Amino acid sequence: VSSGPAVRARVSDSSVRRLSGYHRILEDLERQGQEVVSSARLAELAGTNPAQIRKDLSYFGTFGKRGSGYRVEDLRSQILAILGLNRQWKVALVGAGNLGHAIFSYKEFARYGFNVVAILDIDPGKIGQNWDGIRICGWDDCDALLAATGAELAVIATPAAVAQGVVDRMAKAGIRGFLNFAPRKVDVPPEAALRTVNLTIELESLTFDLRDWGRS
Amino acid sequence: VSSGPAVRARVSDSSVRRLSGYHRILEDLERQGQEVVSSARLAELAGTNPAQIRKDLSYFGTFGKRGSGYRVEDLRSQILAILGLNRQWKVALVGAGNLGHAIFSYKEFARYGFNVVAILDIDPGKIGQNWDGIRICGWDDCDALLAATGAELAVIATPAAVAQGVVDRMAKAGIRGFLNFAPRKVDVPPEAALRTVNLTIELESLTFDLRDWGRS
DNA sequence: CGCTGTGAATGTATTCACAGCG
DNA sequence: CGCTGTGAATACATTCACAGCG
Repeated sequence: VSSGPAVRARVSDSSVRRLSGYHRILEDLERQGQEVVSSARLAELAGTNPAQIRKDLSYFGTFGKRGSGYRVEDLRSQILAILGLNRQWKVALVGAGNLGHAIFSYKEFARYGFNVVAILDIDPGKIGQNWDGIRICGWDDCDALLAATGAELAVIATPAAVAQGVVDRMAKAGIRGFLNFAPRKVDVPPEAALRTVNLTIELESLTFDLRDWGRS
Repeated sequence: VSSGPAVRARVSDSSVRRLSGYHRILEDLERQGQEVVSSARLAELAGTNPAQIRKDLSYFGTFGKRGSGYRVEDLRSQILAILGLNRQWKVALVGAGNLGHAIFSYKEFARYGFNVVAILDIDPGKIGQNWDGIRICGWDDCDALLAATGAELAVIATPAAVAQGVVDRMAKAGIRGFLNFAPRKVDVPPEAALRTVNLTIELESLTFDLRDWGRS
């Protein structure tokens, strides 16, 4: 939004991730017809504390009314803009395996404005198939396909071994944001952004919590 | 391992998650025939700094030799034990949709000893199908199925709206660890562990980094 | 010597606590 | 009054820097 304050301070990554959670809760509240919400109530729903919420929001401006709280609809749309979700994003999906397919079909993505406009794979058995009318293209066509579709983000759902190569080529072709599912550290150029989802790390930190429970 | 020191100090979650990353790197090094590795080299591969590595390891014991470094094979197997991966884990998968299927087929999980022993869904069209010989059962059979298979962990790949109910019932049936993919906060009893993977949060924090880039 | 292991120092994130506005 | 917004205080994580062992 043009009216948003958009302060340019250093904001922690965890803050931003929490904002995303607040947004979802505000959607629920809006659906339930709630008009205002306090930081206390929001904190309860988000599983955090009120100060955390107010601090997170304060990095971006001032959204509440003292004495009453936040207008649900306003706050939600402000957060939407802060997160850069008040527009559509064109996404290229690399890797048309099971994981790629699950991501492609994930309804939540489309709901937040992420549109898969290109699918790439190296498997000749996959190339030429299409998913919901989007043709799976070979890796050779990468640059042309990105240019033609105007993809801005890429989801990497390839084997770990090839992830870095994929990112390098796509970054060179102008992709600015990468969501990497390959369980391997990858580097991106400084002008690009990267998030990694490592599913094995999640399971392994879970078993850490449970290891050697001889007691009840 | 029985010789492991297994110190009982408060260890940060990020430390544990990094350990999981070190483990993967050590596997690679072992495969390449490397016998020893220094914290400096490991840091380089992991994208962190040597002190971080030494500190992370120091929470669990002392694994290196001053002057030379760490024996790759030893360190790897020690970390394996620390993470609780030196045994098999029986996993129940709830939700046989696209995401559930992708998780089920994810080779990395099996490689680390996570075995899906039960699959549950509520869709009558899914119930009775089988994946790799594992029959998809209805939610009504939940308790019996968990008891019969001895599942210890659960992967929640259901819609957000039902996630809490699923977790409640499964926790009551004795599941101690949950990996939740539903984009909703869920609570687990104090004796159970929980990790959440929220795919939309990842994409949304990515677009945050890229929002309003008018400059080049 | 070289590299680990670790207390001490620094840097970040979270929480407190209260001034101030509606 | 009630609840936000925020500087100050606390808690936590990372990095430094060096003593000490192989």
